[in-house]
Amino acid sequence: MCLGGFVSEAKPNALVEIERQVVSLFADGVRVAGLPRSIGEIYGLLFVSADPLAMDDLVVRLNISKGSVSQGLKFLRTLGAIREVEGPDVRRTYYEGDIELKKLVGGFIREQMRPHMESGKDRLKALEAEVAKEEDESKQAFYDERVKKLERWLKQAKLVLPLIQRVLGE
Amino acid sequence: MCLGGFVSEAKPNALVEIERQVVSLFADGVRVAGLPRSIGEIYGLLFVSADPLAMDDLVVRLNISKGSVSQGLKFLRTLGAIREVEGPDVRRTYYEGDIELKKLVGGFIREQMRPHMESGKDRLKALEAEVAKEEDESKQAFYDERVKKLERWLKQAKLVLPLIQRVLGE
DNA sequence: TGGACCGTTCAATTTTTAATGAACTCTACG
DNA sequence: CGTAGAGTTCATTAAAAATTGAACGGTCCA
Repeated sequence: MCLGGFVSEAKPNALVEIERQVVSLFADGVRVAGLPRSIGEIYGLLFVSADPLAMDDLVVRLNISKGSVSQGLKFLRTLGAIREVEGPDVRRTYYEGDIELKKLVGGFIREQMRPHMESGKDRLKALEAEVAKEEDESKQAFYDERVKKLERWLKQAKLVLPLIQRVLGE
Repeated sequence: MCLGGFVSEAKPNALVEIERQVVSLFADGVRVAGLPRSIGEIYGLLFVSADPLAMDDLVVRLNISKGSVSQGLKFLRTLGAIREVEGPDVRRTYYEGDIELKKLVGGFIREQMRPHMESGKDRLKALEAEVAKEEDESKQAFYDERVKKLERWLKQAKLVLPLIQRVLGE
């Protein structure tokens, strides 16, 4: 009896409860930053793992595809949220999570926010040019005021970002 | 000739170029905050309009459905990003954009970020409980350290949010 | 040189999210 | 009351985003 039964037939690599919770916490967490769930899962598992993991570990343990993991790792690498390290198998690349909040936020600001702000600056330039063409004087005055307001916003944002980084920086 | 022709048959309510650019700027802009395009469009048009607009104006000029506009206005209201004001037609509700960055960011933090952080706090509590159950002592020590790290993150976030608001507050 | 294996890429697919529009409520007015 | 118009709701549909997986490129070693 019980031959081939399913009771307590645990998958060898399944996440333990603590890991499950941390992975899920990060999976939800990254969504406020508009990032895909899988990226949170990958970072979460690295965060909660004492030993470095290779791509294949992530594929098996999180049960997501090789493609997703590859892309997720690429993204986390550009953010500086993970580190490549040596591991048991020399053929593989192993990863560790970088657990400094400063690093994560810094990477996110650099890779995701700065570019938007740069393009915003250009678009404001274009807007200014458009406002200059406006014939109706009172309309022009109004538009001009609004564009000025936007420019002030951008300046404030530029001021806030480094401030955030400084506060996280100790 | 030219009776019923299409040349320069401009839609009476089409956006002018400046409006188009501002609407598009906000439509893209809100995406970094993970909000739907339509919300950016609505706020954008209110931002760039000298006079208050009613729902129907937004439906016609942005060419989006009544349902979307209704939901978008509801969201912007809870954020405090727009104001109800009087207008020509007493039967309708007119809206103006609130153009203080402080207000927008404050509303976003209050409505979108705080709730996440609250639930995060609860989940960390649950994690702590789970770690307490861990039998292996060295594993427990490791998990404990990580959970402590997460708690520190949360505290740092709580520190940063009011700071942001203060910097935008003048 | 060849084949085993790690990792990447990207077109196809699935899943998630946003937008639509018909049905509804509510109010004001005759 | 009854109807007309403003505004909301929500099931359906459409659009966007994430995920998959098969094909590919590179490298190491026999």
